[in-house]
Amino acid sequence: MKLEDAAETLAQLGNPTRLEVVRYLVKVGPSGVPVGSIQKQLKIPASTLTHHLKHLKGVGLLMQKREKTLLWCSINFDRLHEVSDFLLEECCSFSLRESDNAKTERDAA
Amino acid sequence: MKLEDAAETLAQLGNPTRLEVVRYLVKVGPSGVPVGSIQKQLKIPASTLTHHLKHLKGVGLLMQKREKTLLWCSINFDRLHEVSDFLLEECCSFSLRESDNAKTERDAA
DNA sequence: CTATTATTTCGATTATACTAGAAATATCTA
DNA sequence: TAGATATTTCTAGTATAATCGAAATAATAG
Repeated sequence: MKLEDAAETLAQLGNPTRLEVVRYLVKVGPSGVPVGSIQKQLKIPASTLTHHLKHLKGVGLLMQKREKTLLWCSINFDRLHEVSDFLLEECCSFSLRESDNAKTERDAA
Repeated sequence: MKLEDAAETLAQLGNPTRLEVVRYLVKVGPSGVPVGSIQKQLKIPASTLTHHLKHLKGVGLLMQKREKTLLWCSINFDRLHEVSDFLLEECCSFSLRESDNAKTERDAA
């Protein structure tokens, strides 16, 4: 994952309203929920919600499919993993080996 | 970790310049580097860098300690884990079963 | 004290994001 | 066609963030 993409994705996750939506979608699971359910459940005005869903979709965190009048939304777990992996990319090796020990004798390329 | 805090932290990580700094600090490891080294290495104007470091410190991602004229910066790995954990909080159980994504992730041993 | 290096504050510019009501559109049912 | 429900577009007010040069401060060495 490129740094620019990771930053953009993290930025989208960095809005409280959107993060709440993401958390809800994660909780709901792969089957997803219609837009209106999110709206009622989290009490977000419809136009505001649409706005945020567009953002989430834009960075690939949200998947949508129409079924009659309902637009079903579900989280893209792969994408979520990608971004969290980016954060931990090289840090685990450090945090797992007791920190504060002198040097950086390692370079990952 | 509270949602509000997670969102704020993610928002700070969501800026390309700051994410670059974070990635650099992760690479450098627990011993850290002085502000000036980050500045030269990543070619970020001093005042811009100070601005961003303040943000990172504000959400607890950055630790600093003075030593003579140098201000050493290091990443707070725990904090980084917290936020990535927040993202994956409940999603792993889903992504590992029902959805057709998700390869089994490797473990850092 | 003076010079040197390191970092921060100030100030100004510029750009972008959040929010949500009202109106419009879309999709179905009877 | 009319009527109900679902979602989006339009619009606009408000707020916050990114950037960086120049000047200011801090810490030290000579």
